[in-house]
Amino acid sequence: MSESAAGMIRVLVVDDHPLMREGIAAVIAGQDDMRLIGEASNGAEAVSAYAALHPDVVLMDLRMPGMDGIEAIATIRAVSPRARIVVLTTYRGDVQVTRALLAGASGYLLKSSLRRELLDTIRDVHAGRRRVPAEIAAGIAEHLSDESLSPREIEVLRSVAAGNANKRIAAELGISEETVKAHMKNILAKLDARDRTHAVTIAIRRGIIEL
Amino acid sequence: MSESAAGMIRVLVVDDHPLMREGIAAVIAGQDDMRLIGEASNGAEAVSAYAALHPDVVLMDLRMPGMDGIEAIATIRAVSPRARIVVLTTYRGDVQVTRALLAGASGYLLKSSLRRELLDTIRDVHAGRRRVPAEIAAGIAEHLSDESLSPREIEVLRSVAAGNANKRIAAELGISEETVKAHMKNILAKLDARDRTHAVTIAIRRGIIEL
DNA sequence: CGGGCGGTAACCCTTTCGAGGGAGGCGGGC
DNA sequence: GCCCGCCTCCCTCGAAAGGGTTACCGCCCG
Repeated sequence: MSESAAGMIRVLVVDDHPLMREGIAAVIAGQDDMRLIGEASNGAEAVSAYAALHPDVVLMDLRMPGMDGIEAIATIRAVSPRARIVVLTTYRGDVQVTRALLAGASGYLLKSSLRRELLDTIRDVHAGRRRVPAEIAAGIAEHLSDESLSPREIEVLRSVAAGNANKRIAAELGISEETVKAHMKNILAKLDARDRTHAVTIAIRRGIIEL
Repeated sequence: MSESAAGMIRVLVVDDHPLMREGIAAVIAGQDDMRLIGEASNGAEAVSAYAALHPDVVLMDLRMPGMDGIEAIATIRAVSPRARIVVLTTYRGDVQVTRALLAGASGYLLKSSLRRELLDTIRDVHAGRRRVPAEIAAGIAEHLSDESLSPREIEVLRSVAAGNANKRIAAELGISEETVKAHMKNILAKLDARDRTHAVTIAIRRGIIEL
């Protein structure tokens, strides 16, 4: 086990699923130009692991308990703007991916990817190329234009998803019911939803709110 | 690489994520009492792989494109009632798990499980023990009693999730709006939901309807 | 500095929900 | 046979939802 051989791509993997980490580790272990130097199972661990190890490439899952991937990416990039981070996600068409790329991720990878794609992406990103499939890039442009809800609207929608009536949401947020209705109107228009229930299912599908 | 050594637990892994399969393969490869003899990436492949290989234990993901895990479990068990199948799932508290166990699965494993738990479960199930965590068993009893929706109610709820009003649902299903309302009343009562939106989020969380 | 956007709020009006009831047919289980 | 769950349908009625419109404030960006 040589300590940091020259030319080796040093990889840090961050995922809350041990078996997934194991799979990635196994794939990387079979390559002679890269090496897994660390693992983390949530955002906070990822940040400190990055600080301690300074890996060449980070593979980062988005949905994790505690600090999530987006926050971790933003934190890492704030300290080390040159950090190369590849986003790992289960769902195709997740707006979280958009946020991750805006937060500074250089690549994107579905968890359903093949071994080959994983390796290619690691090498490409390490070489300084951004690796974002065309389908995703298109999705980003689309979502950024008209489908982004304001923070307040997201708050309202989250409360709607919890089964709260406008009156109750108004009390919760300390605003009038009329204002909640105004927000709802905007939400329905932005998401092109038929009613509040539809808005919630669309938002969940897009990753705007969690379940 | 010895061909079917005596006492070896022969394992088939079914999952649509190649990296997850890789992880499981890596974990099993490190054990001297078990061996991975095959992989499949969906239900249909799982059924034919089972028929061809007759593994001792099957690790089966539930959410897969094409034929899903539940169907595959039922099909395999219909032909080979002694098949030992362990369900792999990402989500805690998924009613799909209940269905899988009813379809004949012997064990249940979260994808966030540790290597140790994976191995213990494979060995236990191979030894003929059922491996269902107490939390899950309790959840099953709970869900089976009062929270199971009738087929018609699920149809209605699915349409509600798509953003349809009662009138439209009535037209879709060829029944009167009054009947849709009656179904909604039952749904709200069974799921203990505050309104239709809440009912939908609860049902998604429980795996009663998909997104 | 004007215009756009987010957040707040109010009005009117129609439609839809959902909580009460009740009620009949139909199937399976005790 | 009887009861129970499922599916169907009916009535009433108050409360919510949501469409339309208008308006003010603060902020940032061009």
